[in-house]
Amino acid sequence: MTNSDISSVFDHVADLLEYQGGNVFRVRAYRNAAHTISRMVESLASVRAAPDRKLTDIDGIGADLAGKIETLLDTGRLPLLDDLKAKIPAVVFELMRVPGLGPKKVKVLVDELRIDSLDALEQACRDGRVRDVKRFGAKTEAAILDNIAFAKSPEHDRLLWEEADEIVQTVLAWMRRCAAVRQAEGAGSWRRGRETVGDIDILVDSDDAAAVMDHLQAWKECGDVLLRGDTKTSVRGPRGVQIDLRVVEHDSFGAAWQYFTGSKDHNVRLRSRARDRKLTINEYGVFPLVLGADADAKRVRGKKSASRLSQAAAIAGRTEQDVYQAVGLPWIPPEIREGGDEIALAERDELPTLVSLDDIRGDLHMHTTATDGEATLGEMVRAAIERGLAYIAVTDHGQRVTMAHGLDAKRLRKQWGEIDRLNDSLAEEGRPPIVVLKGIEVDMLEKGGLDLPDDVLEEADWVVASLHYGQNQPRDRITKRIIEAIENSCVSVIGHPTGRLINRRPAYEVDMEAVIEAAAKTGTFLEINANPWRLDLNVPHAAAAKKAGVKLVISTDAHSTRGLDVMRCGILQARRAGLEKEDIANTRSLAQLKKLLK
DNA sequence: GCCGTTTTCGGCCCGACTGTTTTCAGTCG
Repeated sequence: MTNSDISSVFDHVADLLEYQGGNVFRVRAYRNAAHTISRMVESLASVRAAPDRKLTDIDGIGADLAGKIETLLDTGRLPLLDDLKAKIPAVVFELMRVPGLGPKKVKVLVDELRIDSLDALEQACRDGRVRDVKRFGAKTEAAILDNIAFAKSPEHDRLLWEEADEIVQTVLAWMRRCAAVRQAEGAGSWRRGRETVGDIDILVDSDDAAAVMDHLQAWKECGDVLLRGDTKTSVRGPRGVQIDLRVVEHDSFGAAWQYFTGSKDHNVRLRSRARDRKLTINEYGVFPLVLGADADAKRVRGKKSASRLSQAAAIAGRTEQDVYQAVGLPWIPPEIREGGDEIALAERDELPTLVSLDDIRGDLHMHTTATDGEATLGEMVRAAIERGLAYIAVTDHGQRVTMAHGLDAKRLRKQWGEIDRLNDSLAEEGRPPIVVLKGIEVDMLEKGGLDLPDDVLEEADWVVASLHYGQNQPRDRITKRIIEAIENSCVSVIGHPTGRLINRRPAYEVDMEAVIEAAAKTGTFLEINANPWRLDLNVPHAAAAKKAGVKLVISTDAHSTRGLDVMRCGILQARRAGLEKEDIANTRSLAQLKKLLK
């Protein structure tokens, strides 16, 4: 079993225990373990096999869970999960995906109304049977009906980061036009640069929350108001996305931004650390933990006085830096606030200096009208110069990609002739603004080998090898095709190494550990394809590649001049993987890049 | 179920909002 198999077993157990109403901390232990395992670079099997290490060395894995991991590795099954599954109907997971329905409410619906499908729930709502269940009512029934309809609509996929970014920028610009707004910032998974964004979180600094919330509702793109309280409101925005707006006062802005950015796991760990230091963190600030304060807080829960009372004694809150500093840490970049090892790294002052867009000097994967690009060679070069790049590689498709009118040797050499002339003319007046590399994106063929012969590829400055066909082949075949390309001395980099398309197509079956090992051994680069649909390598793979000493390249795979702008998406992906400038080959000057080539 | 420069037992992050309640449970992030 792989780490991700074991992680999903633990997640599943957590779901089932939660449904049963089991100990919440036991549920959390399973969830923590699942989360930790899913982020691990090393396989659990190899940790177990290593003579000097134990499974219990892993944070959040104790004797019990270590035993369960061993059972899973040995047998592929977990008796606990089998038992739970036998007791709990499968429909509960479908029902729990309806917003507003958690384990407790689903349990009541299943037990009292014998609901056995989403359709049955919908019918029960229409029949007015749900409102008669204890602690349900007409409003809850109507909300369930609305949410079922919403969940069924095809548009309800999480947005790609880039799509979310467009909405975030628009809504921030609108909110900043409000006179009552001192500051407005985006938070949540958008700020953490996640591949996809579920809903959009906006934080505002203001003394007049009502005016700020009114302003959001006056936005022309604002749809239904889902909820509205004194300081918080949720509305539907463009494309049906939920926008959560939270308003706080000036002195709490940093604490609220930290809290609202998450992730949940990061915040749990940070707040746990605060407790160890006799402090407590909430979205209003950092406060001394007073004996008996918990009981007091519970008594006044739901009343606004709770936050006001504690606010008087805040020792931090205005900026995020203050909040982290109050618990003895440097500021942690949002992209790595995922509840992994970032707090431990921060404590040891070993946080990576994450790569940034300004570090990028070249773009090594793009297409032109010679194959399936929208812009000509000249237009792409001009666009690259405008973006301040020092070099690019033009990498149109090889001949196997017939759909894109892929290049055979003759047409490729013709393009390279154009590139030579272009470079010459750019060099005529002293220092050229950009150098254009003669490249190609060759295909790794179904039967093995590449779609252009080595004697042609040897003339190229830069060769991207990608796999577009035969994606359904078994794992060992695909792995072999890729490793064969890696071992070819002409191949510079493997393009979009796993082939996944977010929300559309899973990765093909490939042994990435073997691919990374081969890349490390031969000095072949691996690509982080910055296309927002791809972001391939993913974060765990990119982190594993770094750990193995593989150099990575962030490339746009642009098919138009505008396509060059997705570099920032690739940067976010690299940052989330903890990558630094030195890990990325195209942060080098061209001369240094050439030295790195095998 | 995990964990320990106060602890091997007794804690475990924290608060807003809603709906259905006469005081709070459930859900969400």
